[in-house]
Amino acid sequence: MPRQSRQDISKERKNQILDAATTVFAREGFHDARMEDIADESGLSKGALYLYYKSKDAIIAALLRRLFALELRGLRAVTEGGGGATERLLAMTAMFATDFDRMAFAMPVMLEFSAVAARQRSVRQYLGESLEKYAAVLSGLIQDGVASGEFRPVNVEGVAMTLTALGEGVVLLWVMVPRAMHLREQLEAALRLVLEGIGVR
Amino acid sequence: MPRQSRQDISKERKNQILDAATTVFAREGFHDARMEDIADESGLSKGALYLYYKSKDAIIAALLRRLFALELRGLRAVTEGGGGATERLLAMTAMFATDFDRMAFAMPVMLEFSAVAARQRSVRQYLGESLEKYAAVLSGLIQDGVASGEFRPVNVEGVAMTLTALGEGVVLLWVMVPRAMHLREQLEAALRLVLEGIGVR
Amino acid sequence: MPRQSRQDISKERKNQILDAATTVFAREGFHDARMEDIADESGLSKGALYLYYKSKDAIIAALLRRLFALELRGLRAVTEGGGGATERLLAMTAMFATDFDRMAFAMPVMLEFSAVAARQRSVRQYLGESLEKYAAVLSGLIQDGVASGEFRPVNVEGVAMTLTALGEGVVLLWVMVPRAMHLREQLEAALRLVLEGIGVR
Amino acid sequence: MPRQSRQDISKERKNQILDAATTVFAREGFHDARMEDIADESGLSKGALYLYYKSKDAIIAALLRRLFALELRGLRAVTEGGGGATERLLAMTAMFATDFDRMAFAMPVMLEFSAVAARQRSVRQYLGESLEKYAAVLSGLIQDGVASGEFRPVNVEGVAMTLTALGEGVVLLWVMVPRAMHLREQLEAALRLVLEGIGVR
DNA sequence: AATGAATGAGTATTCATTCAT
DNA sequence: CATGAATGAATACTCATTCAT
Repeated sequence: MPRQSRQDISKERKNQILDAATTVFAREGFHDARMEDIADESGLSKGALYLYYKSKDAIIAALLRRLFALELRGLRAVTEGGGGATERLLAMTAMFATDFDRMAFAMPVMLEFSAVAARQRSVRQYLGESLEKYAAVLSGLIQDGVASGEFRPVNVEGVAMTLTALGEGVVLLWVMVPRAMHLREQLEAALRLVLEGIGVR
Repeated sequence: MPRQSRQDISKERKNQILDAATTVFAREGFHDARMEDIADESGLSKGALYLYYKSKDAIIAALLRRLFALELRGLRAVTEGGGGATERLLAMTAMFATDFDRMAFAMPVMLEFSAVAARQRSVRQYLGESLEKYAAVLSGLIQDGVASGEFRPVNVEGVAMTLTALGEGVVLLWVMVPRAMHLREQLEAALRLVLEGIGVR
Repeated sequence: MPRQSRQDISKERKNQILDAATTVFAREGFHDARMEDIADESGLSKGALYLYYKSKDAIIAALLRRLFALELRGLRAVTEGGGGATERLLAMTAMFATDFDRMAFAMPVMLEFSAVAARQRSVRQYLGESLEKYAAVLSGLIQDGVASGEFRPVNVEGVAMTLTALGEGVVLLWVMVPRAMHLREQLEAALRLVLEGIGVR
Repeated sequence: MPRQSRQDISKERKNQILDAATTVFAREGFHDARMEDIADESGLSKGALYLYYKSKDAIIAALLRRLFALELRGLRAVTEGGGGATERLLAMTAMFATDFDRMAFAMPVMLEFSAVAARQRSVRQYLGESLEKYAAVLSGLIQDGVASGEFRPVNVEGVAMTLTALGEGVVLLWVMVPRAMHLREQLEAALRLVLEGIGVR
């Protein structure tokens, strides 16, 4: 029976900390969250946090990476799936909706990262790249659709940007007006609207 | 020549303070901005801030109201303008783009409000209502288009929501990836895509 | 009809201020009372206070003098009254009780001066002298009583001190346990007890 | 040899803080004393104060309790002592004098509590109860004296109040006119005067 | 004389971080 | 590795005082 290596324990502790940090940050915001809150939530001691992360900022930075790395997985899986472009876009949207539903509790943290991004180049760059990866995946799918004759010969990059924006925007509305919005339905409706626009008549 | 009344001075000071606060909050974020920074930026003294606002939070609350009240003006003007629905949607988009271009420096503050909204009911409610007003204006325009036969008989509310999301999303992308985005062009392209989707063939 | 001289107005204003200060200090204490509170209570403006007193401390100092000067009047009147020593002591006690009853609202201020006296030589000296004046008046009366054979040949100074302490102590108890104490009755009872002790049998 | 338990350390720290607070409050008064002064005086850091007391007010409240709890010890011990009522009253007075001599440095703080009591019900209540306990002890002793025929059948409660007031008053005079007063002698002289008054002839 | 807007020194409190155990 | 007591830098806010009007 293999024991946990030092590495494994460290990794486990770090995840424990980031999980706790997500919960606390979502509730209190980056600043109002106290290291002690994170310690309590994680079941570790205040001192222990510093064994795994150099500072509060280091936790935030690590969380940024973990949070926005996760989301890409779904996209990648879909890209490699079969079916027509429309079908794959719909599947991607469904996955997107599922991911965000699961991550709903972390939305305040994601939005706070957006806010920080607006004033810190490094964070902005990181998030910008993340968005561009999304857009790139979408570009690929749309390009496929154009190539296969499913879609009209549109400005592929532009449409990809529009769809990316749409995704972000719908999520934002979902957070802001949760009662009036079904994330999945709204996302699919929005996508279909655009598909109508780019579809062959 | 009438001198400034007490009222006028108070109003002027409050605007002075909110202007300074916007600049400082955009640079430092709500928390890291110090009252002294706002005082310096406004040309007033620290104590004077408290003559006009009870606390830092009161400044933030006043800023919330001022920031999101401004944006509605453009929309209202357009609603009452003449022309077809498509034409008016395009005009509205142009105005939207102009407003945001002018308010570019305040974008970090607006995004921070979004982040706060995600964890504070009162702010969320306020922003949610603001978004719903946008959506309502859009609903009206789309309804007009459907009535006039310009658009197909679509789910008016749904399309309005989609357009609202699109606007928010494009702005978000614009902030995150400013180099790759021309706000005005991207907004118009996105709108046209949807118009294609709902247009009569 | 004689107009008020500049002097009179100034004196009137100063009394207005000290009256207001007494009320406010009694309610809030020297420190928590704000100059603005005193201004409001006096019906003057904040700036006006500074026309008549150089500072908050100057108001407190003036109040100290006015407050402890007042109390001596009664004593003096009695000293010069007729009757035996016992009779005059009883009369003095009655007057003392009347004075304090009238000044009840100012008791918190008087006690605060005692507290300040305990750590500030100048105030301590002032109050000490005030107490010694009381004691001196009492000494005179007791001496009279001894001379007239009303009292036994006691340590006049010591008895005067005891009576002074008794007065102060009864007032203190009266403030602390107002329900259980009738100032006048308690004072008289205490005095009679001592008179028993020093009286000729 | 058992080490200090967490409890012990906490208790020690709290005493450390109250000791320092007493010294600093006596010198500066409650308001002018800065938390930093107390920290310096206690040898702890400013932050440490807050580990043991929630606020400056909490320190003051704790000090109130400690200061006026201490005084009762002597009284209780005497009550249970043997001897006649006169003898025990004299012993009690001696102990009272000794206690106050030892606590001389804290007198300004005690007087400040009296001043606060005059305007704050909660403090007034606490001090009032403390005084009533003194008076109750005295009542017991006097009652004993009356029962044993040592004293005349006097108004026991009234005499107890008088003696309590006498104690308070003598202490007040002692603070105000320290040079002219020997606390112990003056207290004993005052007590003897009253004893003469209530004694059987 | 009078006003009250403006100033800015002063301080209680919080909390990220350290480190002795 | 782990703990949590201790530290002290940082800052919102108050209010006595000033002074232009």
